[in-house]
Amino acid sequence: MRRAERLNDIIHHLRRMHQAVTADSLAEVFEVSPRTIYRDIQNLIDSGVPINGEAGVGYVIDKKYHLPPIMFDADEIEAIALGIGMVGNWTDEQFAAKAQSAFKKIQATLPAPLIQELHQISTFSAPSHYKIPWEVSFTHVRECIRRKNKVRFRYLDLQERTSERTIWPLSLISFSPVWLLAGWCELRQSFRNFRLDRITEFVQLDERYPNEKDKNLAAYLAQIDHD
Amino acid sequence: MRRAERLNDIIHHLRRMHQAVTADSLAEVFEVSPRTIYRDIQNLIDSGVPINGEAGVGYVIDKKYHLPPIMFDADEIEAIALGIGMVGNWTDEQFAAKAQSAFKKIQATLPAPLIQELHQISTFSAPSHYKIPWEVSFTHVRECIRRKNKVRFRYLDLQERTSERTIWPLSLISFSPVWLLAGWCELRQSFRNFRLDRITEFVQLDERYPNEKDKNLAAYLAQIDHD
DNA sequence: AACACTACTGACAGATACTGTCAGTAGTTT
DNA sequence: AAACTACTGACAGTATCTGTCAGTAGTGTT
Repeated sequence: MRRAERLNDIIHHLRRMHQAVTADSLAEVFEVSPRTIYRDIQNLIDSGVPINGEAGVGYVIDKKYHLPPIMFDADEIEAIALGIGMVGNWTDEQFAAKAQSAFKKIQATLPAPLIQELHQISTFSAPSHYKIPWEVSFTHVRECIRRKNKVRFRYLDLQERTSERTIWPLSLISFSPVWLLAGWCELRQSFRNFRLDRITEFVQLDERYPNEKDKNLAAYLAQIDHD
Repeated sequence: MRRAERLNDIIHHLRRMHQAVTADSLAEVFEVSPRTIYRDIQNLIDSGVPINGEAGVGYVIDKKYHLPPIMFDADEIEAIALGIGMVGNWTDEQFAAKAQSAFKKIQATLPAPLIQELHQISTFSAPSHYKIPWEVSFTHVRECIRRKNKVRFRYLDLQERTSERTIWPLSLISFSPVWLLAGWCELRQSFRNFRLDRITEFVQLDERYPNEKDKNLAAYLAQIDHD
């Protein structure tokens, strides 16, 4: 029991403090070695606790990072649950897990009277037979977008011609039953969409792409809006 | 880390169940032996969590007890947003509005840095051309389910034969690109699914249907699970 | 620029907390 | 009365936790 309790107490301890707290002082308080504190902090961070460590200073926890109870009505809960279910059925395992953990947090914030609404839910999403499987890792593509890495892949277009593309990946768009990867195409010098299920040999390049005003996500979305 | 997480999860698990939960079922969920569950529960009680165990029944937690979960991370927000978008594209205007208002409530709880992340979101749902339009009011059907009103409608089956059905509506299931209305069919005396886009002359009857153990949503879901 | 302080990591070995199994008691529901 | 279920104790194996040590790197102070 020592461990589990200590992790909790560390959070509370940090929250009480207004100034940074060093690992050494935590070690003294909890009567363990600093090494153990470092491990504890790492574990807390891994499970999402917003603790910030700075060498020469100590640890600070961000106090706004707790979800307050949220009042939803029955329909809103149902809408969220349905959305989570759809994400689960239409993305990959890792993203589905993220959706699930988000939903768990929402459930945990529900005030007591709303909990029973969870059992009244009658709108679901089923895995569809029409879902077209893809080969690329959905999560990997998302990471490239987030990190602004250029990517290269082989693409089989609707005329069954293959080509090699280097893209600045901007967005993933669910266009049921397929996913589109939208990006700036270096070859064509314009925005292009690629069906995820027609992409092979996807490679993340080391090079990052710059944020150019007419080649970023905002510009892409503006163009779609225009059409 | 397994322990600390499990203790937390047990609390959440108990909280979202309205009936008592046995140690054996918890053991199955968390993939540990019942003995471990007994120890876990004891520890939780020792640290002040209001869990009540009754022999022959199981565990119940006081729903008023709740520990605030930590804030969403960027991926979780993205997953929720995507889900909300999908609901918007695949249901009707009124339900889409509910999804939006739910999302607004969530947004209102986000601290500043996470609101930044909202603008970084790169995963979207677009309205699909493959969506098959239906004639019935999605929201109306949901209301009938919620209120347990029997409903009557004309159905055009896949062999293009029409029939008049009286149904105890139980659930709406997104089976992209169509929606299925699942219910207990009085005519066939069994569960049946009906494609929303093949239903016409939908009428809500005044009569409510009773909650019979082998004809309710739980029974229907159990049957699906079984197949 | 040097120094003190601090976060952070890896390796390793010893300690200990956790876990499953088994056997048994007692309370609750059907 | 039978079937469940909570709960406890003992024990042995093991997974996890912990401290020590040695080292790197970032931050603030002098």
